[in-house]
Amino acid sequence: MTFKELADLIFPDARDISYYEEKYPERDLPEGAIVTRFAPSPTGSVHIGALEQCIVETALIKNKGGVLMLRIEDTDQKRKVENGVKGIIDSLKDFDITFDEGMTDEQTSKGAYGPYIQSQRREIYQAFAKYLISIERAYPCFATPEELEDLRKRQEAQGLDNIGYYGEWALYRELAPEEAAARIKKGEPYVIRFKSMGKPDGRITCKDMIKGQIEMPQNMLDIVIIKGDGLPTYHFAHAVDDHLMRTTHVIRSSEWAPSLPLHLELFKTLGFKVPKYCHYAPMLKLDVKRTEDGTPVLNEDGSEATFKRKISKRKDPEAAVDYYYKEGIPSESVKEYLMTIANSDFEAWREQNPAADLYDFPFSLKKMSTTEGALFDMDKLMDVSRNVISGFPAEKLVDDVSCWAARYDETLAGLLKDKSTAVKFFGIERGPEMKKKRKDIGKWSEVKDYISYLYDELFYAPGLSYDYPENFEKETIARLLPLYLEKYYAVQDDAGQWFEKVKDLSEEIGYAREVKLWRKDKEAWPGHVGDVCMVLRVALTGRRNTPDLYQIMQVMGEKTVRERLAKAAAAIGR
RNA sequence: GGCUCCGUGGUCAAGAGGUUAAGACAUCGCCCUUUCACGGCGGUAACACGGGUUCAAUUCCCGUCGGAGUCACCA
Repeated sequence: MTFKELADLIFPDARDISYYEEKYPERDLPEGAIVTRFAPSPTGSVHIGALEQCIVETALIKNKGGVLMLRIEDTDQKRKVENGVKGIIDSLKDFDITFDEGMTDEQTSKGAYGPYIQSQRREIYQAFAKYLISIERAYPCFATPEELEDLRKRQEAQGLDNIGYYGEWALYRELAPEEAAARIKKGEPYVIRFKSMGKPDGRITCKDMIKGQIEMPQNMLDIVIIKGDGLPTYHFAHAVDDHLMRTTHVIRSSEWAPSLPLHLELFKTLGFKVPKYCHYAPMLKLDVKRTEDGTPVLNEDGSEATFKRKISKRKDPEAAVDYYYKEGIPSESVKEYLMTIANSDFEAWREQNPAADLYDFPFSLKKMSTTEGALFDMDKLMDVSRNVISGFPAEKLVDDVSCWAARYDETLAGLLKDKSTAVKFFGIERGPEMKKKRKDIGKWSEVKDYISYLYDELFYAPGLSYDYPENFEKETIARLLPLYLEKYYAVQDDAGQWFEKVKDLSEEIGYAREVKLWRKDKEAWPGHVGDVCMVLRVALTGRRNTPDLYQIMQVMGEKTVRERLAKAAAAIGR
């Protein structure tokens, strides 16, 4: 029996590979165009590192032209999640990531190089597996999990460096076709393994677009290419899909770098042209070292010992991009932060081009970091976000917050229904035209606390207390507040008039009308106009820190101002 | 343990055989200011260690140490 016949027995219905070569021809694209893909498992959520990859890919496509595909890698049925594809598409849409080709929903897709979901490409993989068997570069393997386990133990006992299924250890590598056929006919379960021709001392080299020249040992392992369920493993699917989809750039996390020798051998023996590989560093997170029972390990100085590790969706909520959405961190902020991680000169560019589209930035793979990976830095993200938000027109800010609040904060959503008040309030020292912008909001979940005092229902909450400055007697405040209302307060005043009147008030109650005057002779007055402002601020807002008081009073309106000052005055007596 | 990659302030990072070793975040101080925020000015803080090569090394080479990734019918 020949291997060709064995191949026919295993995959009787598989087509000749030439069929697929013709069906998926080279793409007719301009020189230098990039064809790349995002290829997640349908788990429903997107990892922050994967988002970074999508941003990098989008930047590349926008810069150089080309195609970005969404391919779903669902060969592991255990990973599958209900509506997982849709979840991924929707998550990415929040960040304005869209695809030229690939899946558009659970079952639908667009593009001429599909199917774009691996479970529907079964016959394609089988055709190429059949081809490999027929040329004696793949074979059925009947090893049981126990046999494999036993194999590994024996290798470990011998102290071997190379553990795995290869060479002499590959139990079924040299099995005669007749024997294999007989076992298959008996119904024995099996997988298809690749027959590697790698040499123990052989080396491979490859140019990575990010890491540069890489040299590694050749692959020796006879890895599984078709699993017991008939679906391919990642490695085989990667070779077949990226060839047939005519991918030019494989952009992936550097956790894949170790399997590069395998992939190169696969491409070579299948006669495929090797794509350009781009391995980027994964995002890391600082974790606390723990002993086996979970207690933190301490350093000599008593602080907790830490270590870096890959940020993981299972352990870290911030690993999934939905987290940022829920926290109310604008997608613009996240994108800017990730772009900064990807190309560190992005920040400088952004300073020069504050209004430009993110993808106008001259992104380059070569500028990506080759180090072990960046620690995720929430402080930095918040700084980026405050900058981004400070440039939002008040109208957009209110719209975005409202949209977020509708889902995550009912109270806040209710407050913002009065849109004109909110727009006026957020317009204070903010907006694209302002030179010096307020940078005090980093995420929408901070907003309620930020604006709560504007609204009576939150302002007059139990526990409201007035924390007046220390250099005022109770009696002075009790006199000041009504005096201001009766003699000085007038809604129609402009900012200048308003402040002059507060100065007059200060003088009348015996405080310095200018801070500078007071500084020159601190004994002459108990305080100054700034302190008087503070009394008004506390009486009106219940807090010591707010944006410009005059403008806040304008937003509140006369009725509220009078009511609050009167109530504050009344509260003093008690 | 094998293999691969990587070690520049607390974090992210530029950088080049000769530099006062950028910048951003964080942190501290001062100024501006009715508070906060913004803005301005300034401070603390780094080339892991040991050998080479060289007139000169943080930069090139080797070693040590440290970190990360990976070694599945998961991707």
